[in-house]
Amino acid sequence: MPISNVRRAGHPPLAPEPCGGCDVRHRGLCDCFDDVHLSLLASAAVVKEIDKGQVFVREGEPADRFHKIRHGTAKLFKTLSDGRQQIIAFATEDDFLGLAVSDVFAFSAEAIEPVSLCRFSRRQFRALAGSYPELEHRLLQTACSELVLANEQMLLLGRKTARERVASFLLEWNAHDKRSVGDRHVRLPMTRLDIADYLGLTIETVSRALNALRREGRIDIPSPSLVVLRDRPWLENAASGLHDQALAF
Amino acid sequence: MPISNVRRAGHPPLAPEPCGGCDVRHRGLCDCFDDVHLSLLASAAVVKEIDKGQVFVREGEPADRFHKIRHGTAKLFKTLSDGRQQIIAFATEDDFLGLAVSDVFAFSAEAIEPVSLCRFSRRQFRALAGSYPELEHRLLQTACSELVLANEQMLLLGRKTARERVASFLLEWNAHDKRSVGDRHVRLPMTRLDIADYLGLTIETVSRALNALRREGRIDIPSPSLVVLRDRPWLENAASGLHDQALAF
DNA sequence: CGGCGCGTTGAAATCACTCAAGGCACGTGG
DNA sequence: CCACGTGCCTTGAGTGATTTCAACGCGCCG
Repeated sequence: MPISNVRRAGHPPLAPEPCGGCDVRHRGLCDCFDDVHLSLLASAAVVKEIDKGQVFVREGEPADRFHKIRHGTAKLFKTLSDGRQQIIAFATEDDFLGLAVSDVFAFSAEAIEPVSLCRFSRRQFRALAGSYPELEHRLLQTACSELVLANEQMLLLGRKTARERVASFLLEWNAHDKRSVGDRHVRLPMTRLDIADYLGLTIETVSRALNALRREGRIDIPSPSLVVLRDRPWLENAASGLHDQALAF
Repeated sequence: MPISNVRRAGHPPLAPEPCGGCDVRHRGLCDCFDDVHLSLLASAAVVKEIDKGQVFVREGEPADRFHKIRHGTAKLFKTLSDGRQQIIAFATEDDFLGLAVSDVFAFSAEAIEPVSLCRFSRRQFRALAGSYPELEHRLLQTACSELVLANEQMLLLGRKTARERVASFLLEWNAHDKRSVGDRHVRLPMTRLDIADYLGLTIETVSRALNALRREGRIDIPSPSLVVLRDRPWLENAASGLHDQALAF
């Protein structure tokens, strides 16, 4: 029986495990804390439920807090003054937000499906980091993998064709999304517009590329929000630019 | 009189200051070490002189070392199998290389002008980090600012026009290059092809955009490798997408 | 002097974009 | 139950920003 049920059943221990009811207590960044240190953080942490469409971080705002996503999916994005939007990343279960931060947030964040997240005070987080080196070590690891992903995305945005971008996206999201890892299904909780804003394309181009891949038998699209990878090796080649791109839509 | 001169004059102290002859001993990441800790690193550090055009880091190679640039400029890039290239960043004086690393390098690095750099063993670096938390703190700060820059570059690559990209590049490089900060000059040690590979454009488009800005009086180009910012406010607006982009080349 | 690397410029081609229309699923209200 | 509106996706046709292809200029160097 999960701890959360124990607590909800009305038997709060005298010294409850901090975050005891949290499904992701031992996943992502939180796993690096022992109970004693986590309780220091937990006292300043708040669980928030974010509705779909709600913006919970705004680019340029003072960065006084960090977030860890418990459930759901959010998009992190930057905008130009005329409304052009670039999605930096999709954040999902277990992901930690708040590294691309100086004094202000470098991006905005919006829930694209209902999100449950844990909000930490940045001040207390920093204080804890001072006395608990393992935390900074984990943060550094996290930042480095984000950097590797960002570099890969720069290659995509600067040099790949529309079809290559879409193939790359399907594979990347399949590997990243906790609910589809290891299987041929790709859940797409984001709209075509979100995908376009992530890949530096337009909505029409994304749609055309997806349906071209479908017509060629590389993927199935049982519903707009679900893609099945039928020919992963081919897609992997396409994503790295190996295929003849002369095929028309 | 700088310490380096003292040592070169033939008076080595019995316990020499580690890295005593290094111009950038107190700049960038190295500044966070005291002499005692630095000497631990210095014993494993090697100064290397890299010729222009030489590739000193290869994407996919085991990442067993870090580098700090003492002088000169390098490009960090990724390539697709057919030769398409995306430059991730230009690294210059004081910059630290090696964060976008898991077990292997995420990018290649090539000197675009002669580079003098300091190479550390990654193993010893990690060991030192364990006993010296300040180091990881600084690394984390560095990684976070790289992440902010990477996000800005994704916006550029995904959503800006050619002219906006070139204006952004001139301002960014002017702010980054140690030899031109605070004045209107922008040294361009990289070729037009390098600029194109950084901005996700072709060499011709970069050339056309630069000369269009020149004809409109926003910049001067006294030589291909030197640009003077004549109208910085206008360029800043252009870089953030505020101007009418309908002007033809 | 001739070759080479690099940058510039012109003309034509193209990939992705824009504009426009239509389909489908879903929810709401008559 | 059906009509209708709305949001999202798809598809077609035409446009356009950037690329491609090609030529030329210039400085450098053997």
